[in-house]
Order: sequence, then C-alpha cells, then structure tokens
Amino acid sequence: MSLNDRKIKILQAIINDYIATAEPVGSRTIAKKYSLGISSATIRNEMSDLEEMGFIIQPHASSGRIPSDLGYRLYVDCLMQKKELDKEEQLFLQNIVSKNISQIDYLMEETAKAISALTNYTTIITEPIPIGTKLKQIRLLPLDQDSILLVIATDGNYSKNHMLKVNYPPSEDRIFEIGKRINRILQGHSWENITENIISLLRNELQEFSFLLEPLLLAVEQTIRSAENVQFHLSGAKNILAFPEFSDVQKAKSIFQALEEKDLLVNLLSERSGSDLQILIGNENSVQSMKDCSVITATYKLGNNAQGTIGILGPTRMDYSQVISVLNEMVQNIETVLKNIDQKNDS
Amino acid sequence: MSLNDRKIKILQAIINDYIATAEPVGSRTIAKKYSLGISSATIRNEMSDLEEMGFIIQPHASSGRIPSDLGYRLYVDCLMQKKELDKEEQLFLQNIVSKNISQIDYLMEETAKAISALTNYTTIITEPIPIGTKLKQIRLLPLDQDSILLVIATDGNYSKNHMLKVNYPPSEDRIFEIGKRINRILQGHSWENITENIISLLRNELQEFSFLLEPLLLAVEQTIRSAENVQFHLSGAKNILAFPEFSDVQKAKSIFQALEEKDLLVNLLSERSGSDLQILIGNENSVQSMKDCSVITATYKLGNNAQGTIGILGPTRMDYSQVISVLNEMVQNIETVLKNIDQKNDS
DNA sequence: ATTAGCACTCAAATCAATCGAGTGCTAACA
DNA sequence: TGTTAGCACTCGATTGATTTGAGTGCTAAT
Repeated sequence: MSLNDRKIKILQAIINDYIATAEPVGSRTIAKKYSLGISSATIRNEMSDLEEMGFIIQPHASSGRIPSDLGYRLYVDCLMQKKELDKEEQLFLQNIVSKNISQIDYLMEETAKAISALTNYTTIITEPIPIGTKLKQIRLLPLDQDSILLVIATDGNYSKNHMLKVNYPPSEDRIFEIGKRINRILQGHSWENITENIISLLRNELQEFSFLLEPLLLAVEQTIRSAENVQFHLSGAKNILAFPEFSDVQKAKSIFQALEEKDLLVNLLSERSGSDLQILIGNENSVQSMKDCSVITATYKLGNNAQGTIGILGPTRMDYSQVISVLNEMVQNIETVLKNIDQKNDS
Repeated sequence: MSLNDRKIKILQAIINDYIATAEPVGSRTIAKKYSLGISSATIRNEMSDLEEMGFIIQPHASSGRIPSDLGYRLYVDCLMQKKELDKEEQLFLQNIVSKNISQIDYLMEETAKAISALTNYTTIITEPIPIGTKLKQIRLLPLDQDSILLVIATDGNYSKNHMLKVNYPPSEDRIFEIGKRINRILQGHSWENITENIISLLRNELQEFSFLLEPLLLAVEQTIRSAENVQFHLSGAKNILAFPEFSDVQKAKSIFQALEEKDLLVNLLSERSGSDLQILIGNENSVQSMKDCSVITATYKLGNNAQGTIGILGPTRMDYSQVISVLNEMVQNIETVLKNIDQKNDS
C-alpha cells in the first residue's frame, strides 16, 4: 500500500476541507466538492488506507475523517502550497515596522498586535537580549525644581528613564556635571561588575548628593534586569475563543492558563531544532494543555548572538500557509531594519 | 409592607449565599444555614414580599431567588459591612507602589496586575493626562559611533526615548550642543504650538545636521501624542472564564470583545457621578454586553486637574466589600506617593 | 403572627426512540 | 483488476417522554 497520487489528492482535500469547516470530512463531501473524477466508494477505500497509514483519524465509527498530527505533518512538509500575501497585507506589516524603529519594545508589541489582527490567531514574541548587558550611557537631566530625569541606556539598543525626586536640588549645571561623573564611573560595566569598590567611588564623587546613591543603584539594577529579562509580548489571546475546538470553556481556560505562564511560553518558543522556521503540530509541542494547538515559530536575528522568536499559536487545523507567509514577511521586515542598525554599529 | 429588620436579614442572607455559590437560594437553605430562628415557611412569605418589592428575582417559577440589581444596590448602599484587608494583602499592595514610583506607566501596569491577582476579577486602569501637554526637556545623548539617544520629557512626569541612527555622526560635544539648542527652541511648547516658524528656527540651528530634523519632529509628535493619549492598562481578563455565569462561551466572548474596545472601556470608566468611588451594578452601566457585570471604579488624583481611574470588573455577584477595600487601599497608596511628588512640584 | 403540611411547578436528569451522515463490505461491471 | 452501486450497519445527535427533586404558594391549625 503506497501513498500514490490519488491518496495524496484525497488527503489534501480532507485537510483543506477540515481547515475550513472544522467538521469531520466524509467521502461523499469530497466526491461532490472536489472533482477528482472518482466515486465516493473509491474515496472510501482510499480513506481506509490513509487511516491505516496514520494520516487521518476517525473520531468515532460512523463519522467522517479528520487529519492526524501526522497528516498535518505531511501536509506541512510536502503538500502545502505557498501563499503570497497580497500587497495590502504586505504594506500593513511593513508599516508597523517602519513606524516603530526607534523603540524596540514598542516595535515588538505592535508587531504582535498586527500579526494577531491579520491572522486571527494568538501571537507570542520573545525578545531576548544576551546576559552581561553593559551600561552604555547614564545621564541626569534637570526637569523641575525638584525632579531629575535619570536616563540609562544599555547594550542592545535598550534604554529606560527614571524620575528622581530631590528636596534640595543642585543647580542645573551641577546636575549635568554629576551625571557626567556617574557616567564616567559606571559606563561599560555590567551589573555583576559593580563592586563595593565602584560604589564607594561613586559615593566619593557624589559627595553632598549621596542621597542620590541609593535610588541610582536601584534604577541601574532595574534597568539592567529588565534589559536582560526576556521581554515578552502576547497578543490576540481572545481569538482562541472564536474557534469551535475551544468552545468548551474548560479547554479554553486551560489554554488561557498556560498563556499566563511566561516561563512555559518562553520554553515553548525556544523548543527549536536550529531551523529558522519551526512548526510544532499538536502533541509535538511539550505543553500538555496545548495538544490541540499548533505553534509556528520563526527566529529573527539581531546580529551577533542575539535573537528573538515570533510564535503564532492556533488550533492544529490552522491555516499553516497563511501563517508561514506572514511570519516570513515579518521576520524579513524586522531583520532588514535591525541589520541595518547593526551593520552601522559594527562599522 | 415595609422593609423590616427581618426582611433585611433575609435579603442579606440571600445575597451572601448567592455571592458565595452562584446558585439561586431557597427558603430551606436560609432556614438551615442562617440561624434566624424562623421557619422556612415564614422565610418564604418574606421572600415573596422581597420579590414584590423588587429586591430579589425568581429565575423561574420553582427555583430559589437571586438578588436583583436593586437588591445589590441596597446591599451596597446600606447592608454591606466593610472588610479590612489583612496585613499581608496591605503589604503586597504597598510594595507594588513603592517599587514602581519612578515610572508611572510601569506603576499602573503593575497595579493592574496586582489587583487582578488579589481579587480574581478584571482590572482596568486609565491614566489620563490633560491635553496641551508641553515639552519639558529634550536632550541628545551620544551612544555609539552612529546612534544618538533622543530623550523627550513632557509635563506630567512623562518621558520617552528614541533611537536615532546617523551615518556621519557629529562629535560628542557637538551632539550635546545640538541637543541644548533644540531644547532651547522647543522647551515649553505644546505640539499645536510648533509652527512653521519654529521649525525653520530649528532648521537654522541644526545647520549641517538638517537630516535630524525630520526624525526629531516625528519623535516629538509621537511622544506628545502618547503622553496625551489616555494610557490604558488591562489585566486579568482571563479571570472572567472562571465564573460560572460566563461558562457560556458566547457570553465570555462578547465580554472579551468589549474588553478589546478601548474607547468603550474608557467611557465605562468615566461614567461618573462626581463621587470618588462609584459602583455600577449590572444594567446601571451602559455597555450592553456587560449587563451581567458590575464595575467598581475609584479615581485617584494626581493633583491639579489630572486624575485617573481604576476599575474592577466582575460578575454582579462580585465580592463588593473586598473590592472596595482593595480599591481604597490602592488609591490611598498611589495618592500618597504622587501627592508627595506634586507638592514638591508646586513648591 | 407563625408554621406544618401539601399540592403544584418546572428545570434538570434520565432514558428510549429516531434520524442521518457516514462507513465497510459485497457483488456486479468495465 | 480497479471501480462503483447498493445495502446493511454504526453511532453521535436530536427529539420526546418520564422521572426527580428543589423549591414555591396556599391553607388550615397552632
């Protein structure tokens, strides 16, 4: 018994139909809707073979067939035809990137929103930055009579501001000056690097403004920690409720549950096989409560060894070809922009 | 027929029981669980009266009673006893605030998370800032050979950074210098205020770095827009799925739908009657799909005329007294910290 | 005024009957 | 030998009848 051409056509018909309707597909349906030139009886015979080979499943004895994980796997690996995004969709995605170049966390947040809006699936993006992040610039800017804005920028195009309140503020020039000194001392250091030694250096430099020391260190720690943290963006979780396979609240809830566990999702996105585009179908992913879901992940590279992952999560009968084109398009957009930045940095 | 003491005791029992179980409450249940010293028959008579007065409803002829919106209203206005948070909960909430003073958007995000974690309801926070936001400080910081960090701070303790990429960067000193000039020109202006006139001033000052002009203006616009935008934080939406009243996926979905419409929620939170704490029960709120929900909102004042709102959304049978204590505690925490800041600013 | 007692109501659970989409198998056919 | 018409069969889903039980309202006795 071999996977001849006809069997493949039938399998493809089943998968297409099931992706569209979420209902088990019967032989008569295929005979009528897809003009394969053979009768439903013949199709039945072939389907029986396909089931024996493990590509399709009969949920119960007198129902139609649905694709198995293996069936989807074959589909994804061999049968699926690439879909081109139309101009409108391409522009939509390109716009998201080009409008948010200057702030990477906004970019990722908007990317997640855009993808889930376009696909109606759930989007998860991780934005990892290598550990050992170093301080690049620290500045103090006078704002009010008694507020100072502390700006901390680190490796990896990351920056964060902190508002410091002071009762007896130094003059503007002094503030700049103090900022410069702090910068001179801390620049280039990672958090682990900031020893008692450096702290006492700071204390010396700050002199009469020693009350700034504590909030300063706190802010530095927070900034580095949050730069080193896997930044994480999730969007479109509610889309899950739209799929009939999750019309059981219990199922929906267990997925929402999983979606709130950041560590679990980070793991899910990093289950990878070196390939840029990875497709995990049903039980292939390790999260038990998501065995009816597929996750398609793509990595985008920020140059060096920093890379992030975009994952799209939907029911196993998701529209793989659409998702893949969206991912490809988006990764390409992001990489074009970020490589651009990186090349410049390397020069 | 008057609302005598006994009727009130019975109503209270019904509401307490229904809040706990989400099941219609019968006369026998009350007779057994709450030792009111009267028989179920008497309770039945009283319940009949309470129904006639509109405080309770019989979902169908032979079922127990559930509180009506009016019943909850009476409960909330008169019957409910205040609940004190325990030390642990207080500390938990205080910590959230004290750990996030320096960045207001983080503070609100974390506040929303904390409240929904503590109450198991859904939390919505708006953080409105009066329009006509003015630029307070603009600075350029050299970062790399070819990246410049543009820092823009506005009224209302708001600031945002933007990464600028340049091919032929000026020297560090020049960068500072240009930043200062830009600052001198733009400081104190609102977006509407930036006329052609000012732009040409800028163009003059920038001279050979005129290529900075466009990204600069774009960043200024973005920052002001996002400062003036009602910042918005939503957390714990998935909690909705845990309540039996929303075990119908359709209902859950329609609520999730509403929760994604920012404008609608902003309206919901601003439906107010001047009072600091507002409770909208069931149909009292204007959103049709949320007629089975109650929303409790509290305003926190940032001094002057800037104020934000924290809203907690749950089923009408939510634990009003818990939610109110959490809100009071949190508003107090936030105001203490922010008033502190504001007093200093006014000095 | 309260309560025991009882008839009554109605949603929910249970069960049987029916329906129909779909299958597998067989025999006939090209 | 591969294909197909035909038919018996399967089983989930739907429908309807029946039972159950929590709860009520009313009445008459206390």
